[in-house]
Amino acid sequence: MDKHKEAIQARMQRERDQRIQSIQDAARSVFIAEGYTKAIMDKIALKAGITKPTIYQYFKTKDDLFFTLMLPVIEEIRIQLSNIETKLTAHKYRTGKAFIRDLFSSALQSYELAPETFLMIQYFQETGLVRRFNEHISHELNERGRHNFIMLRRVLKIGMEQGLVKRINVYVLADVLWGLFVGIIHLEHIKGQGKHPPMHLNTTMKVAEDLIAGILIAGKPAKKNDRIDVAVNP
Amino acid sequence: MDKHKEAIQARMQRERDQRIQSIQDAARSVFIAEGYTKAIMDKIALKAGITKPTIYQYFKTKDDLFFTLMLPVIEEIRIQLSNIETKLTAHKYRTGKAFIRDLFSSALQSYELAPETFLMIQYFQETGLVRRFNEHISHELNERGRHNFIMLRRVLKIGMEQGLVKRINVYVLADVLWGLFVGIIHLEHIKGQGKHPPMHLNTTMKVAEDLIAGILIAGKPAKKNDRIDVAVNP
DNA sequence: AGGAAATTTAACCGTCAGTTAAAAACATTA
DNA sequence: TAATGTTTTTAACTGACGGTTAAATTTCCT
Repeated sequence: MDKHKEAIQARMQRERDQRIQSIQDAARSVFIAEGYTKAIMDKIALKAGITKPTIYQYFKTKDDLFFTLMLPVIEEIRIQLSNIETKLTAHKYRTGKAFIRDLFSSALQSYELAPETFLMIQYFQETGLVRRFNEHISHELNERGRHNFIMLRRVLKIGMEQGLVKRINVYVLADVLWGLFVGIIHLEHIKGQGKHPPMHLNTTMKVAEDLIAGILIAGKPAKKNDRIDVAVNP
Repeated sequence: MDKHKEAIQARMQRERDQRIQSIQDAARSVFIAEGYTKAIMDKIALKAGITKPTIYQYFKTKDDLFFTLMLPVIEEIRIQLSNIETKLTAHKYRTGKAFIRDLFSSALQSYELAPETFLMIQYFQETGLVRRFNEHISHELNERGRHNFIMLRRVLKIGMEQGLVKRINVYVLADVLWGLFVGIIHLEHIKGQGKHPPMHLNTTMKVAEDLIAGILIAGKPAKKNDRIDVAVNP
């Protein structure tokens, strides 16, 4: 009669997952509506149709609950980059333009998976000007962020080796690209006053993409920064 | 005997200003050291050598105190842009490169005036994911931010009209430039783990500057985005 | 029906922003 | 120097909120 027990266990697990899911859904909507500090745990519980102590049965702290909302976004970035890397190693890109377009569109896709959460990650990765997460959570965040960064650099390096884009110091280029991308998203988000999607995000991002493409593809003579594999950034 | 009274009034005003200054100094250091939420008003008071109620005699709320720390930074940005505009109208720029270099260096200077505060502004201008300021404060922030943006666009437009840089939609270009700048600063700040200045900020920013210069100056044929005066962004 | 698990209820603790009222310190004027 | 007015301190309080606890209640399984 193991079958029976297993079935019950499975159902219980399903229910637990559902509850976690409903708490996260409620939390996300309250965080977005109220901001982190004004997102009151009792309100999240109310919205999830349960009581506060129940939340604390599934999540250790408010920070912890918040953290679980950020993970899927970081994971999405990883997946998107991984897809590009796969295409690269299969020599699917015939032009640098296509390569760069994929970089930008994959970044946009990560953002669109959960726009507000995407933005939150940027804040909360910061040195702690706003809040300090507990050690474990900020470590986890940093690790995953670092991992994605390494991946982006690897992808850029392969693109260079395949002659898709010009050879530039990958460490710096990765920073510039990511900075440009996140910076524009933030800006359009502010100016869009919370509307989704921000009105001019795509237009602006397209221009940025063209700029980067223009620089990375046009055959301007190599300059002093056009080195690769120089360990400048950590 | 008005003189006497006036002198006394002046001294009292000086003392009041000094006290405000010392509160702000204490607040800044505690905000930077602890983060906004963990910056406790009693601690700020202690550091300023006074007691909490005294702070509340000079500042209405914690938000208000924080807000006064951001103002000088926003003002610095305005001044820097205003300087560039002056140089432009006096036809002091002979090359686009010099113009762009000034844009970047003035932005960097605004950052360096008070790095942490500069970063805070970006967070707190956001839609309120982290905190919601009261109506008055967020309105004030938005107004001043908008004003600086208009100024940046005007500066860019003049630069285009003088043939220093290529003609591109100024609304979009301003977004890209500012996004790029702030994005890189944030990124290097995160990676620099709070060290000042962030190790690679200047290197990365120099590359960004070269990228932008390359695109805005090199004589690539005009493309569909190369319009000016098209009211795309607010 | 009996029993184990999770949930609710309802209260509580600690911390912190912000307030209050009275005492103390200080400066001003006469 | 005494009286007066202003500012600061003291010390306690309020109210909101994160987080906890323990007992009562529900739910679901056997």
